[in-house]
Amino acid sequence: MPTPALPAYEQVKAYVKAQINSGAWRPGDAVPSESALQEQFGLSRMTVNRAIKELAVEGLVSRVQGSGTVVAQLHRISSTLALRDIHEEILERGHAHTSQVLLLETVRATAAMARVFGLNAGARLFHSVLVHFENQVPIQLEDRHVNPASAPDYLSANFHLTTPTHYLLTHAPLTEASYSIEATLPSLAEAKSLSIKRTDSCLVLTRRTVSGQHVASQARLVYPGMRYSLSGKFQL
Amino acid sequence: MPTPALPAYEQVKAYVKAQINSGAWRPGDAVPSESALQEQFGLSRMTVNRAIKELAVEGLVSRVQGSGTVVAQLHRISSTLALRDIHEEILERGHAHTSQVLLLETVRATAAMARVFGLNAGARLFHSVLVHFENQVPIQLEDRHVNPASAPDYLSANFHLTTPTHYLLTHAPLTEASYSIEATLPSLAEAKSLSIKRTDSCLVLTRRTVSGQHVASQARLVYPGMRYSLSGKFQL
DNA sequence: ATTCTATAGTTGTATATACAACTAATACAA
DNA sequence: TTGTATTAGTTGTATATACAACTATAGAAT
Repeated sequence: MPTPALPAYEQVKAYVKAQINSGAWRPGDAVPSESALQEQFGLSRMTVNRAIKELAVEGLVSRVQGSGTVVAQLHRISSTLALRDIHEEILERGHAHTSQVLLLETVRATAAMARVFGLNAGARLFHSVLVHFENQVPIQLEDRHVNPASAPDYLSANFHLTTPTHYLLTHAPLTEASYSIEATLPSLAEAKSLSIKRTDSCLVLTRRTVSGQHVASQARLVYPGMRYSLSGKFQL
Repeated sequence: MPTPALPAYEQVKAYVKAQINSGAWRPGDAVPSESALQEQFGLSRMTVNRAIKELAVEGLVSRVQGSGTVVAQLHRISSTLALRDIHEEILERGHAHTSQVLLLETVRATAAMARVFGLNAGARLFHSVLVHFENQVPIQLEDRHVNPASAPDYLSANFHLTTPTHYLLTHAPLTEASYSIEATLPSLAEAKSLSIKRTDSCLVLTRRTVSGQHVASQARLVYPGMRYSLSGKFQL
């Protein structure tokens, strides 16, 4: 059985992609108008519109109402970087995930931490520190502060059965998240928990999540550099 | 003048987002069918379809033909990480960009490098090493190998006027790119070029680009950890 | 020269309709 | 109990049409 024919709008997308891909249409060049493509392919305008609109969403072309469509400047290639629950990520690799709770406590916010959460210095915060293992090898240190307003029962969660990430996602609906990635050497305690040397570089991913009006949580995730890498892909 | 009314499809999107945002609809819950929303809002099905389809593209809901639409599991939220030309990135921060060419030569591919490019060991490759400065501070070491088949005139480019990234984007239309990010300590030569200590961790971004059938280029981009971080944001 | 105005061309939104493709449940038959 | 059609309900694709919103240009008026 042959491959079923592509939907018409996919054929239009493929055509435009091929032109860009081959270099025939260069960044900045005009893409034929919807009515031109409509004639060329013998389709309705709505179908052509769908095709080009999707290409615009994908970032391959850029459109201006009233003016037209041009091939996008591709020098700001963006790729999606998935930030996932460590538990699922490890399971998907077919490995075993376990974790160890090092700390689970209530603390008073430092001035810096209070600023992050939009609270007063000295406000109560929950604090947890866990180490996550992939096949018995420590792969992530998770140092997290949680806003009690967003997850009042955080301290009584059973982190042998669930991860803090998962607990928060199910108990505090997510509205916004931001992260930054940098490279540093671990602190003495971090190196010890991850069973690495203090001179082994680590990827540090700092993630902040917002739920409703509150900053719900800030996590500092430390990965041993030699055991972990983030990767992604962009495809035209 | 009041804010102009949102398009109808945006109102539907906002409604669904609000339900998810407030926690009223939890991950896995069913989203009303298109015909139900059509009645509820008094719109045509195509308009409702557009709204929900866009939410699916954004990853907030997931749809199965014949079955229905459910609120997506949000623990695999992915954020876009933009990998941009260092030149533009620095200019956008309002700073001055300069660069220094350390090497620009033809080399014979090692076995590992040949595998990357899908060539035979010993094949000719172009090799360039540059240091990029932001306001006279070294911020990126760029060690790049280029496939002569994709950019035969690479060696005669003037990298005082353009960056290798920009040169390749304009001379070898891009079809695919992949990258990985890790943390390591710099080599002696890298530390020297970046004016950092060998014990200062670095973010290493390895990026490979494909143009047409060929692997066009592989770049190893080394950033001093204390001077650079990648960041991104996700918003519901 | 400058400014205004009309216009053709483009993309954006919305509707009504139709059929295709798929899923899950139901009813029925073996 | 098991397997097989049928069917209602859902999303996917495609069309024809209409008007709104916006842009750039050409021409007219000043």
